[in-house]
Amino acid sequence: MTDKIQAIRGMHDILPQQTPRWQLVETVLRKLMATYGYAEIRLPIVERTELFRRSIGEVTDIVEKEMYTFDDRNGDSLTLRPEGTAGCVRACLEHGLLHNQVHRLWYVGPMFRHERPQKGRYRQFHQLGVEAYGMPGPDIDAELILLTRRIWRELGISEALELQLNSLGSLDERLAYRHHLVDYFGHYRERLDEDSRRRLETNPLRILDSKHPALHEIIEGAPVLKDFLGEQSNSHLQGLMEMLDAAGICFAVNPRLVRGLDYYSQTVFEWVSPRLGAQGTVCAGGRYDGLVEQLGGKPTHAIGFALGMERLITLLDEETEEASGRAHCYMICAGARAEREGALLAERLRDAIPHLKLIVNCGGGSFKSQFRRADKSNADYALILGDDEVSNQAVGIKSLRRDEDQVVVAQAELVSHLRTVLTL
RNA sequence: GUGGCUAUAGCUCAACUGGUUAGAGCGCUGGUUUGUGGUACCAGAGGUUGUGGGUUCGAGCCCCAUUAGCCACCCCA
Repeated sequence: MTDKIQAIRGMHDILPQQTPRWQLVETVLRKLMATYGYAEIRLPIVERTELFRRSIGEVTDIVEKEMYTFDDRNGDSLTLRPEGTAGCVRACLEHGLLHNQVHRLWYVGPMFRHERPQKGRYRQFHQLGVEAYGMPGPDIDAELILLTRRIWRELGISEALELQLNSLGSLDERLAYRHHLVDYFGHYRERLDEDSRRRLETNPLRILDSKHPALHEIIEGAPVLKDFLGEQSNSHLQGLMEMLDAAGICFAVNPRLVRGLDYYSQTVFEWVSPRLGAQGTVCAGGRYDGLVEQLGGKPTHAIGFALGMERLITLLDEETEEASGRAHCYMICAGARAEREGALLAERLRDAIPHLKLIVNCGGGSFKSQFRRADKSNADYALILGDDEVSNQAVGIKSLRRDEDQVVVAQAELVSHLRTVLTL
């Protein structure tokens, strides 16, 4: 017991009871990505540390204290990816996908951040990432949001999610605003809490988001980003809102919506669920027109979002019944001869009926206990193989779910019989 | 990283203010029926009470440490 090995804190096993939900979500996502013309890209889980430092931002929490970083044997500093966009841009640059081209890409997989675990927040978690390159928007901005809405619809959780929207403006506009904000909050330095004083240096826009009650009044009087947006930024946002209106999407403009990663600009959005407690953001993203250039490419329009799979699946747990992947048949083999012949018969059935889901009893047991297992397996039919059946080259077939008579079928006719009753 | 709550069988939970061999339901295995599941009945297996120390005649219960989970902050998907 003392040397019991357990999973790393914040990294969880996804057990068989949960995997059908994951598969359902993955199937829906895969299908919808294809219908919008997005192509899958598969990326390494480890990248050079430098990539994340340069893209996410040196002073962000992620880079400062949340990355799993280690030295490779040759001395390179590597990092388990804390998010997907940086690696995606790196791959596109490396393979020349961004030379005046348009790309719609997606990926799923684990991300790693060393945070204090909590519901909806894990050290290894999974994201769907969607990225679109080469399009200035706001049409593509709207497309991504429409795509996410369709995901919620398809999964039956539309009611659980609310869309928030904001514009961070261009880099210049945001920098100008940032200066004014630092100025403003600087006057109230004494009244700021410790966190906010720190953020004054690192990410002053974050102060606007503070939940500290004493700051409410100060925040109310703070300069508003919207006033710093130029005509281009304003019309971009305006255009997006018009498209969302036309598509019947409800949203709230949240002037305090600020994304945590440095590379965002212009459109940012977030789908939030009030049911998930403090970690309510299920899906969030925005435009990052400057990042490609920042990583050594030509200036390239880009926008993307990330969707937290665990959070999405938590919502699903509350909304939907479990879809169990039940077997068609459970083969009961009583006696040594039946066990030998049963295994071979099962293989012949699998050859003949590729979609057949068939469980063969292993580990012996009385007829009674084997029937119990057959029932527990949720299979529709029990295939019964005992001494009598083996001697007669036959199989007993009993429905476990419907009130049908048990029949005995010659093994030679078993395939066609099963095809008929199972409609395969 | 900060603060608070929690940890007993595979799961959900009991065990009065510290007092005999830590119980129940579900699940699992076997049986009632030596070839028939689901309902019923009977029996069995399964615990160093998260881990390590301490206090005490005696600790599941009190104290300390540690690990993990939950909640909030922070952060974010």
